[in-house]
Amino acid sequence: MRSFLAITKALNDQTRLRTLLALRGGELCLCQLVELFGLAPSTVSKHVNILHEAGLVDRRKEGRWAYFKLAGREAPPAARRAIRWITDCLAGDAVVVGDETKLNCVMEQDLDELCECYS
Amino acid sequence: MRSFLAITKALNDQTRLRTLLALRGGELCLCQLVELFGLAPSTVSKHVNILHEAGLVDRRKEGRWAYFKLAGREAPPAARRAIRWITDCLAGDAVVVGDETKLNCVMEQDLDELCECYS
DNA sequence: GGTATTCTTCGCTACTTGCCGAAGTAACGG
DNA sequence: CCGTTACTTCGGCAAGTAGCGAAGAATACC
Repeated sequence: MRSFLAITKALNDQTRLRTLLALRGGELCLCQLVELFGLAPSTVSKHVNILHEAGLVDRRKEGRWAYFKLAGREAPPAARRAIRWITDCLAGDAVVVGDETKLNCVMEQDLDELCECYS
Repeated sequence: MRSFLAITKALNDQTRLRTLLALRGGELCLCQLVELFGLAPSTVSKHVNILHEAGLVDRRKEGRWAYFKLAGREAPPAARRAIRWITDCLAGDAVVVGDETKLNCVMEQDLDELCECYS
């Protein structure tokens, strides 16, 4: 019950739902999510940490960068079903579609340039 | 997105999850849920109202009693999938199994006797 | 009508959460 | 080393939420 509540808690926030949808296309680094959402890095870091604790997102460190992606096969079934549920239900949502568009622009930028902007 | 967030918000509480699981067996009246959870009637009423607003639970008034049950076929697909997801994942949970046991005792009692206890 | 009963709504309190900026880590580059 | 960069953690503030009891609304029973 506790681990399941961690999942529902993680899903109970628009930014975290948008994060999961944004990660459909593959892994992203924190600064890309910061750019996408226009939030403070500390805020986004907290959000992805909650998603990670719930088992919905895997994290990977490479040098200074932290990459996040949707949980893979080894994730608990409840988490994987949650991911399928929300990606199916929100696939055509206006906010999500807007994020896709903006994410395409963000992905075109070099990581170094991107990160210099917000500090 | 807003209606979907109403669902995830509704799921983000242990009592509401337990309510949904308890309603698997059919509709229940508020005083039965009050007895099951040991919470104040006002608190339980608020919880089922949140579930109802999210489209997860249908309500029915009959005389002085209010009956609640899981949303039926006319419910939005996102809600129905949510119900399937949580009932599948929590079916064997310790808290849920305990609720089942207690609910069996509660169901044996007459509604009139039950309600007199808490007022 | 008048009373009792069931549920809902309304204040209220205590706790949680999202947000930010500041400070702290860890890693690359000179 | 030492500064810069990318991220995380901490402290604080505003907003939201679960809990209760009291009051209100609606229905049944005398």
